[in-house]
Amino acid sequence: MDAAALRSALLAWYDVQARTLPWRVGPHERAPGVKPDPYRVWLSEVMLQQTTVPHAAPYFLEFTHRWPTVSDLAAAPDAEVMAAWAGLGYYARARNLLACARAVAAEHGGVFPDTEAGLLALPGVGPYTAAAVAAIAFDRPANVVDGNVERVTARLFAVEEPLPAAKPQLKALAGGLVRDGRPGDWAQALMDLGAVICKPKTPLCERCPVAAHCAALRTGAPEAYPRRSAKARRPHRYGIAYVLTRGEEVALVRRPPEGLLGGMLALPTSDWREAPWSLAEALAAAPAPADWREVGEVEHGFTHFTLSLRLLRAEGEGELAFHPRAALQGLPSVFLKAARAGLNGLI
DNA sequence: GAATCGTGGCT
DNA sequence: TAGCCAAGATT
Repeated sequence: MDAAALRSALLAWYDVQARTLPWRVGPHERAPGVKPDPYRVWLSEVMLQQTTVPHAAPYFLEFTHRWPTVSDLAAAPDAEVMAAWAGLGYYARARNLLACARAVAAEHGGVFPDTEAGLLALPGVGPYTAAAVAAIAFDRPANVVDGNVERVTARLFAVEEPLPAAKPQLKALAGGLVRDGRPGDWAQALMDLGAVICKPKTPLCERCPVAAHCAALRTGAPEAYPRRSAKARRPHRYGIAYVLTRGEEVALVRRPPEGLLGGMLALPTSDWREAPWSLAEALAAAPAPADWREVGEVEHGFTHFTLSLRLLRAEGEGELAFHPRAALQGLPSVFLKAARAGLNGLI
């Protein structure tokens, strides 16, 4: 492995092919020494955890418009931030985002730590995000390893060990390519390469700037890397969601602060269990006595199970908090989907 | 190490 | 259609 030639080829490609993204310094402002705002780097990295660029981008624009600095975000009410995050998923990120912003504001004078170790101590900032912010915002030669870097590295070195067991080996191999020069560009070049060229299913090796250095390409089946262990099948669960309206308003509940969809505004629901619910059971579990009618069902896939949610609707009162329909925009997608279906009276 | 934790686009 | 997958962190 000629690390110097590989680095030179990839950085040259990045200089020309870098994607223009909302959290990056614009192409006309790019120059040695010009670094992006750490707040924007951190915010983008948290939003991008397990999330695609097209999905995260509009949220980034909305957040930076509403809360231009980390201190602005730290001062925002929980409910506003959680509602603004709705639809982005992995809601622990939003809770940790606020905790982190408040820690930076209260304990660091509104200034992000400029070392990997300092960043790693913040809520919601793990090994990847600490390394990414240190490299991109603070020019630290950190080893930034995400799913892209794992895939690119597994292919460059034709690593036979399957994921996730291969993670330490891949991280060590990736670390062997990090240098003091242009650490932020290096990290982003690897990730851009993974996203645009070295794609999971169909790598575009004929357009790859480092094909000459790729051991997986020489095997004839680069798409077979990284190897992966077989995954467990997702179980199915069943639940009831209750759409209780009072005129133009809808009853909503705040979910407990931990666990699935924690801290988010939601429709009242039954438990989600492995056996389907009978109508009698569904009525017995209702959050308020009312003339409940079954009006539909929605399917929703979570990371580790799929959910069938039967929809019961009624008009009436109850010891519940009623919200205008506009508040539905602040619900997680599963409940927005269920509420729309229930209110439209599908079936 | 293994589980938990969302969503939407792609194949 | 039904998985597969994405700039992971936390417990």
